[in-house]
Amino acid sequence: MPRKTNISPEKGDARTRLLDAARDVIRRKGFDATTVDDLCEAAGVTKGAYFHHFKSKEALGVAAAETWSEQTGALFAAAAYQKVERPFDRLLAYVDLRIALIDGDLPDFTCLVGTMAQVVYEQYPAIRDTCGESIGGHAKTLEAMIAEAVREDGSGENISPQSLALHIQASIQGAFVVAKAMNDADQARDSLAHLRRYLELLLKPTKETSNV
Amino acid sequence: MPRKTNISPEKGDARTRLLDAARDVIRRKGFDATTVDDLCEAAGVTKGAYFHHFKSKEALGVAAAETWSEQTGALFAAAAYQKVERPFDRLLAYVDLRIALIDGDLPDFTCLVGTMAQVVYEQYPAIRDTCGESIGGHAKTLEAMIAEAVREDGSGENISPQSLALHIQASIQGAFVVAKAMNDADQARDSLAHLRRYLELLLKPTKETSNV
DNA sequence: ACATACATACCAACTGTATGGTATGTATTT
DNA sequence: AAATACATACCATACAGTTGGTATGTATGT
Repeated sequence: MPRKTNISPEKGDARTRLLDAARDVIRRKGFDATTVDDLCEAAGVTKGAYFHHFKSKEALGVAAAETWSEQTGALFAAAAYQKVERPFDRLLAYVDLRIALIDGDLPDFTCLVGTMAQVVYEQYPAIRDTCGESIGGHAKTLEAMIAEAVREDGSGENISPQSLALHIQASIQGAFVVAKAMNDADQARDSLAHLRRYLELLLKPTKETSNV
Repeated sequence: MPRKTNISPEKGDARTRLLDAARDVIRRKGFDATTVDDLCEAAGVTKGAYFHHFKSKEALGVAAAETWSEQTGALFAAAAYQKVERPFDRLLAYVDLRIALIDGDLPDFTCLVGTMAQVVYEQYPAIRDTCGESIGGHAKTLEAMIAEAVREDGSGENISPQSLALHIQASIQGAFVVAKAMNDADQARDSLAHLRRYLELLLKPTKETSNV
């Protein structure tokens, strides 16, 4: 059925279900091993519905990465760490959230766009770029917080907030890769604990109160 | 072994050439998107030769990961950083080597087993395990060095050498993922600079001379 | 010394199936 | 009427793997 009170750009039901299926199946099998039929079956729709909503497999990959950005973006925007007042503590709370999110089956908490980025790199530049924007965009939400934490910090180290934000993302992605290779989620938690310590060592305010 | 009198150059070892091709092509396209025909073409052999040496595509994946371990193992075993006497400096020299190895085209310096681990996780457990052993085995070569560096360090922090060694590997893998997503090798170098700083902050010896 | 037997390394052509994608239809909403 | 949202049936191709072969080397018995 077409949209009832359709004002929003949100299309019908099949599209959403296909994107949900894409998020889940691609994280398990990877983009290349995930077939259109896999997605249709997981979403409970026919191929006709699939190609009505996505003109190709690549288009679905792009849409899945975009949806991932929106969903994770909403999750982090609404998360409790955002309300921690001190920037340094807020940053640590962010890492703590990332650690807490490591729960359950590996493919259920790993990053869709990180998983895709590796293999679409040369084959599907459009998907790769969307993955890059997803990671880069998320990193950007940390930059202001990092900049404040750097300013608050006693040491005069000149740390690039952008660089550190991306390093945090890289550490998280790497933790997922190693966890998958070792088939052990604890490995990811362990690795992020090191990331947390790095931030502490790097940015822990020397003076207790340091408001400019 | 027949084929002693090699008329055409490079002929005579289809297996080696297929494994070389696997290393190169899989890093570009990923394991799933790499077809047996791709490998045969890249190696300049026929499918008959392929299936003479590898009973399946999965078997080649395992062999490729094993060969990767051997080749990279030899590279690091022979590298100059091994001769740096002080453990802490040796560890930093290792990271510097990893940074120096980031050169040229992205798929040419990224890690075969890291790339494969993501997608073979559920589909080809044999390949995944070999990838895990490759990363774990390489990490293990750092453990003694880290343990010494920790002992040499002034602070009494109880750092697990195994945990730190794996975090180093995770950071490197993550740097590759983000570099691929952003299509920018500098991103990887930048991220490893943070890893280097973490090791400095964590392990820099407080006393100048500390030979037990 | 040489024939028989077998093993290795490779090749060209083929097969059944899975794949991404298309063509065409119908019901529902606007 | 026109657009949307699906569904059914189908297609050309690409895929991993198979078949059956050749050429060459080696081990052994006589």
